[in-house]
Amino acid sequence: MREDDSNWFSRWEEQLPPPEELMPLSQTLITPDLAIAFDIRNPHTTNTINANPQHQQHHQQQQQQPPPSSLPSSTDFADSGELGSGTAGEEPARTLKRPRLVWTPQLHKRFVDAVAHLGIKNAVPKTIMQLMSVDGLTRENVASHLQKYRLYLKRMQGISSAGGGGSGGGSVGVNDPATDHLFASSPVPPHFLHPVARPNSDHYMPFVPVPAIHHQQQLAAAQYHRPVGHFGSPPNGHFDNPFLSRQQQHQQQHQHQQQLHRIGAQMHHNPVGGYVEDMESANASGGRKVLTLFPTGDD
DNA sequence: CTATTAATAT
DNA sequence: TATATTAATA
Repeated sequence: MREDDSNWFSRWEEQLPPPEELMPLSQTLITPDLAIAFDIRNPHTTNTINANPQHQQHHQQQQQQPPPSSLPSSTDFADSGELGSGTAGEEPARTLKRPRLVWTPQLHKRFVDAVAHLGIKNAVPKTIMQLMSVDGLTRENVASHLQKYRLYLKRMQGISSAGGGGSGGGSVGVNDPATDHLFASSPVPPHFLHPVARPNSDHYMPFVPVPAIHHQQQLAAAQYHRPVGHFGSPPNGHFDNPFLSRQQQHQQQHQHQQQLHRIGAQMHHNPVGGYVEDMESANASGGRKVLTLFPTGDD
């Protein structure tokens, strides 16, 4: 149980899910064929289901923004919602509701890491969202989660000075799993718990926006012909894990209809992952469309 | 406009 | 339940 308080960030990188492990909002569990069949956006443009109903503010960068890199940075483009592909989705692309976001432990971990690196001061929904670079995440998603997360921290401050250790069967104790089992799965940086302002430097790591992934394109190729699933070696081994990340999303190609993917969320087995998760019991209403950012998994 | 928060809705 | 949405406020 000896761990330096300065230990948690020594490994934050390692704990971040490698890009290969992340899954874009657009193709969670659908097989590539299915995705294509439904014309669910081409990953060529990493832009994803950002079909924001109405507002979609833009052109307002005050904080750091991901550099356009080598892309022509077309700024933004209003996707002409060209509907017409009958198949079931003919509703006005505006006013579309996206499925509820499921905060998997990994996604939450990215969230926590982002907050940790931003520092409490800068950890506001917009910046967190940007830092997380998770495609499909909206500011409201983060805001909602942040609200709950702050309440969780508050609750915990009063109980114990060291709390976060609950992950995976260590010391569970102070709080009921029923109340917040998600938050307990992720290590909470010490600074969160005490208001000790870090006036001088709040951020530590220079932040590496998702290491690896050197070649910027091949995104599309990767998804159909997945070379091979490395590092996992799942016995079954026929799963693709494309990439994720919003990163450089600007890169328009053709305007196609924006298809929100509704995912039935039928996961069978987790090839490499740790724990298999069963929803269904959580769905009292039966069939609810749920967005799974990336596969559930624990460290 | 964005952030925060409480209340409410699904 | 967990997450979304709304309204009031800063």
